[in-house]
Amino acid sequence: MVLPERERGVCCPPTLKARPEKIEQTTEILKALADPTRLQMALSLRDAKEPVCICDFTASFDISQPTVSHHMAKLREAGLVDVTKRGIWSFYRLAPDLSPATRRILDAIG
Amino acid sequence: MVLPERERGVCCPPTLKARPEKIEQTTEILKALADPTRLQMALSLRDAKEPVCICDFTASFDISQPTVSHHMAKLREAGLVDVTKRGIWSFYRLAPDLSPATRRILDAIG
DNA sequence: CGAATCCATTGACGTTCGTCAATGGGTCTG
DNA sequence: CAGACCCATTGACGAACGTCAATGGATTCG
Repeated sequence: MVLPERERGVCCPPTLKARPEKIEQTTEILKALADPTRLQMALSLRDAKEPVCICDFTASFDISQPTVSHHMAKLREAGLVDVTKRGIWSFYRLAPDLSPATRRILDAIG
Repeated sequence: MVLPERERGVCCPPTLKARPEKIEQTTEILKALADPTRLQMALSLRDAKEPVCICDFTASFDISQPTVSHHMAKLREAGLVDVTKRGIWSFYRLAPDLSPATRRILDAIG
């Protein structure tokens, strides 16, 4: 490892490559995924062949039904997921129009 | 989109593919990256040829020096980053022993 | 219609987070 | 040694988060 030479009182200019707007967008995606329950939900939907009913998640996880609903809402607000209702059921799937950047992150996990 | 048939009062079994332990680890990485400042820091270090001095980040971001230090400590606690001190300076780099899974996530961003 | 099922929303509570000002330890220079 | 510089830690504060109980809307079955 080669450490750069430094001079006291002189710090290097910013050189931030990524646009702030892009950083903010990516952060939103990461925040949505940075919870064990939501991460498992997102990965389940990523790998599912068909849309998945909320009731199955409610049965799978050890948390209350409102909390499951709350987490799924967060994934929806982040644009990761969308809903289709049929009768009394709500079916979720990965959003079909995910940006390539978001898709790349999802595919990099697990 | 094909919605599955359902029967009232019957929910499907868990079928959670990922090990809970793995989910927890991944969540820690995502939490560490799920902040604009830390994400920018991590990406800067990922793309840097040499270790980067903290003072450069302090000069780049619009936050106080203790806050910069605090964020870098979070990246360190997550195992994403390590420090080398020389004189009055602290140089950070991406941890050289990052797991392939973590590396894949980092490379998928930006 | 009445009961049961599914699910989202609301309100509340404790915890974690991001931020700063203040402080102190280390290191170098004059 | 005295002062300047770099940086981590501490303590404090408001904001956001994860969780649940309670509620209510919507739909279906008997």
